[in-house]
Amino acid sequence: MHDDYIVLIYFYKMYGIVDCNSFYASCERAFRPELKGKPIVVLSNNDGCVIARSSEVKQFKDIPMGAVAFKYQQKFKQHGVHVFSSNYALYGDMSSRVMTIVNKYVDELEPYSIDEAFFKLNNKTFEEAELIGHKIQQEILRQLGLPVSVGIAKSKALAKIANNIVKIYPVQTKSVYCIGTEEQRIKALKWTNIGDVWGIGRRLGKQLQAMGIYKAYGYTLLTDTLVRSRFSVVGLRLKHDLEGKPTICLEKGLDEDRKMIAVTRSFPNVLSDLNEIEERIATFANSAAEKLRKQQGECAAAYLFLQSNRFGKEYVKLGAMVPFGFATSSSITITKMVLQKLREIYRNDCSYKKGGVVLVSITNNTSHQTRMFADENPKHQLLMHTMDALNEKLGKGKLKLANQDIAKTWKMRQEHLSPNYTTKLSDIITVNCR
DNA sequence: TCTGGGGTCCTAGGACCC
DNA sequence: TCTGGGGTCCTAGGACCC
Repeated sequence: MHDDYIVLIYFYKMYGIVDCNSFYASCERAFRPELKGKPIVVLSNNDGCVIARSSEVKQFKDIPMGAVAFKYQQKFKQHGVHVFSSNYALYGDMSSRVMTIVNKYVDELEPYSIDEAFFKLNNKTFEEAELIGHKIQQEILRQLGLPVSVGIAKSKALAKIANNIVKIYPVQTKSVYCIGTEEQRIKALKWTNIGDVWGIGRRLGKQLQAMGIYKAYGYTLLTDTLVRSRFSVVGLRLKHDLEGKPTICLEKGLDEDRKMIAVTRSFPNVLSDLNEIEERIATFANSAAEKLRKQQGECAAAYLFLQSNRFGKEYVKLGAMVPFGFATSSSITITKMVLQKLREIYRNDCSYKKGGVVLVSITNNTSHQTRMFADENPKHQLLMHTMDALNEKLGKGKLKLANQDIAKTWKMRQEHLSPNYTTKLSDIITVNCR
């Protein structure tokens, strides 16, 4: 007999996720170093409710996510919380910088939301993967000042769980955790509450608990047939993913063309005057059409809606589909059709708190169908092109349609807005090196 | 005075067709 | 009692995500 050893090294395709901790709050802090260790919240549009909390705020336990700002003024004061209005120009720019860094280290990237991205690593050992995770984490912290958590495993759903483990044990994991072995997988699944599994929301969580399943592990013990029949193919894919058989694939992510484009807003005050509402809806329609043209799209219909205050006595919801009869991307056509429908459904016996325009039936304009009866002036395309180019050059909203808010009377409530440190020349920070 | 916004996918069921 | 069968396309609504 020879004394030969066979050394087995496993190379896997691995999935990971990078998730920025308290992203909006961290972006604000990145440019205000004196806020290190201080509690921060970021508010939604119109300074309505809390949509991001720094870890310090989470520890207070008495300012929940979604807390209505005006009801929590006292609590903010009591804890010395620093309050910010949301600054999407800043967060969007920081997000793309994060994506750029992650992309340097991985084989495939799927930006999943503004503050997180899935990635794939081909033919790596778990040790190598973990090392890459640390490099990503360290570079983002050093270059952007943003703390992130990295989870790595054999599937997306498991990577999400690894990420949750980092969130709970940031120090022990040094911000990166890898579910590598089968023992680690089972331990992690037994630790994870069923409702915390990616893809199991409130409804399904309740159903599963009623079946006596409280942990992710219990879900993986159900039979495929049962899962398929009760939770559809979506539930089945999730089960396989949790078993370590990667089933939920990486997608192209945010770069992909939207299948639906929505622009909806709550109004700072209720509106009941048709003229005012027309102006709002026209602005929404125009901005949706702008997004549509950005992705070289056309749409054949829109959905229009108006809602009264949903916390009021009588909650009124009006809505209607607006079929165009052909595909278009012209702001003029879309706005005209939507406003026409608005006048049909508008009721003057109530006041509205929120409205929106959703573009649907979106196709790519390369496959444009020539139509028998042209309902649109062919000059629109050229005009839109020019309008977009000018707005790009001069700044957003410089050129508007005549039915939009020319006098700029309408304004979002943003009492705690931070400067656009990274996207506006006049807001760039000056550093005194003396 | 005040309560966010924007997406995806799947299924069931109806309309319609041969 | 019972009414053909099989297919496609579309839409509304429900579930989920951040």
